[in-house]
Amino acid sequence: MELESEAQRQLAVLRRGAAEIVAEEGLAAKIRTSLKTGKPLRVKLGADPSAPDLHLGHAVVLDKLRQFQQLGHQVVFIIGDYTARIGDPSGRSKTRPPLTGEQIDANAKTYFEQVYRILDPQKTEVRYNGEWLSKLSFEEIIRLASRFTIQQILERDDFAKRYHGQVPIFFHEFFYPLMQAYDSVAVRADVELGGTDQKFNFLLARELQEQSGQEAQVAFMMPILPGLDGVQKMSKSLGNYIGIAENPVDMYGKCMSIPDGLMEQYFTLLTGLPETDVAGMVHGIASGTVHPMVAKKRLAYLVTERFHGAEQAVIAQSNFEKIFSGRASTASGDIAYEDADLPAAYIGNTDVGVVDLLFALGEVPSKSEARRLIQQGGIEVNGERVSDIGFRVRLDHSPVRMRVGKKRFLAVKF
RNA sequence: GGGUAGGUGGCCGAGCGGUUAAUGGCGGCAGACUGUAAAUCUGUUGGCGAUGCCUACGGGGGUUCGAAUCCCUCCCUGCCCA
Repeated sequence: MELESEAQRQLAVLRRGAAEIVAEEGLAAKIRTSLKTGKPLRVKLGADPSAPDLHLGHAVVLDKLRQFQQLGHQVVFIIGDYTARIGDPSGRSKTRPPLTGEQIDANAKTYFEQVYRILDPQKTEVRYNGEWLSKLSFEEIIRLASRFTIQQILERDDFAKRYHGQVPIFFHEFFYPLMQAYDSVAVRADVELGGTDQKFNFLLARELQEQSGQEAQVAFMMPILPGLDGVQKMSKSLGNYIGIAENPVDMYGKCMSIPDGLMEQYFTLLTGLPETDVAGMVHGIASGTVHPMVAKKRLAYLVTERFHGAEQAVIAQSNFEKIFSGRASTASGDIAYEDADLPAAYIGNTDVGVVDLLFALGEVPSKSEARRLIQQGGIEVNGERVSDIGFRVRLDHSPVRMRVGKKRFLAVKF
């Protein structure tokens, strides 16, 4: 019947790229019910409001949410203002001070500016989990905790590792999964979406929901996108990320710097390229008929195009080619520079020390770092490599073009 | 409550009274090579008004010409016992 074929269609769309779905049968059943009743599924995503910069790792999950929306379902976006006080256990375990209302609002604003580049605001319900978590009494919290055993909680990979590695696990960390599970109950989630690292939390929510008389949510896990280093997951704190709000030139460049081994994953998770094409490309690289760089350029182009449009992507690509394939230096004016203003303190001077300038521009964290960079040949001014830490940049012609390290190009204007 | 082992730079981990801003590894950064990949090699990796000065080895105090290293005290963690 046609309801069944629609259900199968939805499942097929959703399965693409997914790492694991628990339980897939449950998802199928929920979709059928939804189709029958006309009630959209409630698809939950939890977000930490303390780090408002979204990157491609987030995009992987958001894309999947977007697909749910396109299939007519409802996204429930939870801002973890309350859980943020604990922080998802990751070994570092300090309770964080609660964010103020203004901080949360400010973060949420920048957050959603980015989220809505991917999600449809019309089909997104936004909730703060402080709404219900802050109202729980001590007694209710104890009841909640009494539903699970320490052994169950210790099953969580991260806890198990730390326990056996004799690394401290603080008691309050146990509450994080509990709180997250409670969120699912509070919003009556049908599906919860996230990375595979969320599996434990998702499964706990399933139990709690059933104990609370609800149908268990489907735990929908997407693969964790590795960062630029190719080893650790993409994250802001590790500095190995590509921000979705990043400018096209950097976005393109960063894509070019990923290890070759990551290309397949990036293609499947970040571009809409059909899986057969991706497979063909991988095969081509392995057999030597496709140069990895060519494939990577295509990846960089597609990612950049997706967030900035074709025009910008073309510019970013040709800029890249000029700089790196064409070995451009700061002598040339037709490549993309990042605009910077001459720091006010030097306006009107005839010259300024490179070290001071680099520091004042915020390009280096300290002047010592600037000196090191110069001594190692990492600084170029107007096409000339600077070798003397006492070098003075003449301010006779705006802009002064500088290269800091291999990748940063600046046009300092005055 | 008792016993015991610990807390060192982004991480791991040496040092256990004096060239120790602190061996080494990882990570980071820069250069060479190159495809802004990988591998490899080299250099570098607290700060500053810089042949010197300041800050640093959980916090505070003390001994000493001199302490990360000794003493006191406080805080924190692992493990064993209760």
